[in-house]
Amino acid sequence: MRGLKPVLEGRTIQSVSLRRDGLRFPFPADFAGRLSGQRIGNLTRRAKYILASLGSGDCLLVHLGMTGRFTVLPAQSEARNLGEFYFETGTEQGEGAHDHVVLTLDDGARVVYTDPRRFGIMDLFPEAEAGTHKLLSGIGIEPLGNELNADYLAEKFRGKAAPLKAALLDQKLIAGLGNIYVSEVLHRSGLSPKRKSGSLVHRKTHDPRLELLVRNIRDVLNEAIVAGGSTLQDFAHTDGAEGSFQQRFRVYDREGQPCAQCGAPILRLVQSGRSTFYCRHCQK
DNA sequence: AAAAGCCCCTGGACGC
DNA sequence: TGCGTCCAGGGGCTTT
Repeated sequence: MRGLKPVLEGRTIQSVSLRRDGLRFPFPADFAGRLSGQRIGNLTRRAKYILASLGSGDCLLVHLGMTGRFTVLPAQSEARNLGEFYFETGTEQGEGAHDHVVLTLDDGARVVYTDPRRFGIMDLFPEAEAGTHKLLSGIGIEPLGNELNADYLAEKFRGKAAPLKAALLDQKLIAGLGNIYVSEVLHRSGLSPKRKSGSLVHRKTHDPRLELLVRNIRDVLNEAIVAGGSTLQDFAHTDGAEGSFQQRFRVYDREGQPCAQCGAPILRLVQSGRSTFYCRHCQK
């Protein structure tokens, strides 16, 4: 997103090459035609969606899914810096088996969308309908904004039977908290992923650990952003650089390793179909 | 209405 | 080296 913004904003899409009919869902009707020739305005983000407003009044929506990534190939004059890549792979970027969409901009740069598992999403809709878009309406608050506070969580958790892990992962409550970060947040907060979320809310007041939870959500996300995200296998920035937050994981993907706080082995369990990592001793 | 399961898809790691 | 199994960061959709 940060790498994409300066590349795309203010540019005009010269041409669009689609290598298949869609990703997770089929591309919208006349997708290439409605993108071509459009000037790109503001690039914004909502939850895990990238949104680009176009001169036509349409809005381009992109979700990277699990393995989606954008790579920017600068205009020809700078392209020689990437020569080493061509040599190593023997495949020109944009021509790979999983390069599904290539945008060519008016300055000659090419923006390649690559996504092996094709869990990503691209859609195009009138910007005025953003509020009612099926994928955008119902999305919860941003975790780094002022709306997230203990009172908000208390209101959402009250009477809720779902375990904390599921509640924090629920994008309808908080938008943009992923599986890795939920495990990390809960460990830092000393809260068991299995605990019923409603158990932190009492009749008139709420458990002070909700304040801690809020602080840790912010901390973990901010630290991950500073570290450039978590690169496990194929996450990367538009220039191919990898994130490094994975080096700071305290529990995620550390099953059997000693908890940094107490030395007990980190445990793994599956909740709503996804792995959770935690310390039975430190998290209650 | 909320919660759990299924599924989309490819590739990497691991055991034999 | 090859083959089968399991697992993966997301989340919509269907079922209970």
